[in-house]
Amino acid sequence: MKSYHHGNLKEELIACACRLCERDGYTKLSIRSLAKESGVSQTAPYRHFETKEALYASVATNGFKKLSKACHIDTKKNVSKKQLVEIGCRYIEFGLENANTYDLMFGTAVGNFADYPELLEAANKTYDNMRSSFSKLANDSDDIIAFKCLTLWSMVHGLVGIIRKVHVIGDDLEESIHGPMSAGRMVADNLEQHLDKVLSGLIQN
Amino acid sequence: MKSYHHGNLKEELIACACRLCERDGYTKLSIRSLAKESGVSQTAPYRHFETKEALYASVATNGFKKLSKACHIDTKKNVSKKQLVEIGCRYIEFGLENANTYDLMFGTAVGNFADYPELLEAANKTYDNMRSSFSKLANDSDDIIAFKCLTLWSMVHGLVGIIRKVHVIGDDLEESIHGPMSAGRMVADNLEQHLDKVLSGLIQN
DNA sequence: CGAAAATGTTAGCAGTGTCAACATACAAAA
DNA sequence: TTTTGTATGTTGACACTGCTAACATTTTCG
Repeated sequence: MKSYHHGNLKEELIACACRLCERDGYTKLSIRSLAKESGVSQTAPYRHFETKEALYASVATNGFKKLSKACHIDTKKNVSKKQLVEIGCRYIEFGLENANTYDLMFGTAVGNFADYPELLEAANKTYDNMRSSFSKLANDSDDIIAFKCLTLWSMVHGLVGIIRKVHVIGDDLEESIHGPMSAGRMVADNLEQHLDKVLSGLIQN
Repeated sequence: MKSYHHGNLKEELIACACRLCERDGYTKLSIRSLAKESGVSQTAPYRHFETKEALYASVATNGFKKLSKACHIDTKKNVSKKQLVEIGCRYIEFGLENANTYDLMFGTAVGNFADYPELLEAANKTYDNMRSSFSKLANDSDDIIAFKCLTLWSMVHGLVGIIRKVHVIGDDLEESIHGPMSAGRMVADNLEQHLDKVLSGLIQN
């Protein structure tokens, strides 16, 4: 005897959506299939999400929280270059291991973060965390900190995109030793060393 | 008296698709609306594109050709750091000015480039061009060239993504001086200077 | 208790990608 | 030139989608 009211539908829908988005990519997700998966009528999700974009926003919010956690380092007072590199590595690993969710977080599926306060907060917190780590690296001005932070973020964000694409572009170019693929593999196979090399110009100590 | 056969449908569809994709984003594009726009029946496009993905691939191919052209520098024998920075700037400008097409080129809408030989070729040529420029910068080994090339590409690719996102995330945070937005603006407003600063560690001369 | 709000259901609209079956035009072989 | 195959375009249909309106049930609370 199942009750008319589900009782916990919203959270179940989000959890389910996160799972399906990551498994099949967010384009494959439909509200109807989601409803069926949760054993509820087709339009029940609309009581909890005004639009599909709002559902996407919840999945993205979840992603940013996970990313924040993955990139958080236990910081006493000082932060070393090595720790910054570590943050970058964790970021990239998250991007590669949660590729489909990552697309949702940084793609255009969710148009304006300001429409979803929780998402906005989660996204900004991710940035603030990184910024906070940089502020403990050296006695830099705010501008310098912002510059370094944005540079690291761009670098790791770019690497996630390129490494993924390089495999898509180059999967049949195994024999071409110096094509984009080998370069992408070079990076992916030794993230830490690569990032250290790249960031050496940016970070001193 | 219009003839039964269109005569030039495929090219018109591609041109139309490129326009609409860039204007509204590729998610808004439908084969049916495209057909209507070209004054042809709903399923006529299927005589020229097996699937919607194949149509996307054509648009993306077009994008890579444009990107290649935008990033091409007239190269005698030597290439200076300044020219590499210029390439980076042109890349970023392309990414920002053709944002929707850029999504198609680097997103997941086209699954496997190997399924679309023209796309594969256009994408690889973009990389090869950049690589060729780097090979004329210094007397580096192939590995070093690949490293530098991938690093630049990742950097500019990352900047495109972050600059775009930063506006989406931060549009209502004008007053918060040191949030991600101001950093993004800093970069966008002076691309060349920023890139020069970032690449100084990577490139000497 | 009773009203109001929250939550769930059913029916339906307009739009989508894709396919099968058919129609027409063109190009090469007879 | 006629025939015949192939390329191209059309019609109709299926299953699916996001979303809305109207209605049903349950919970909350004055």
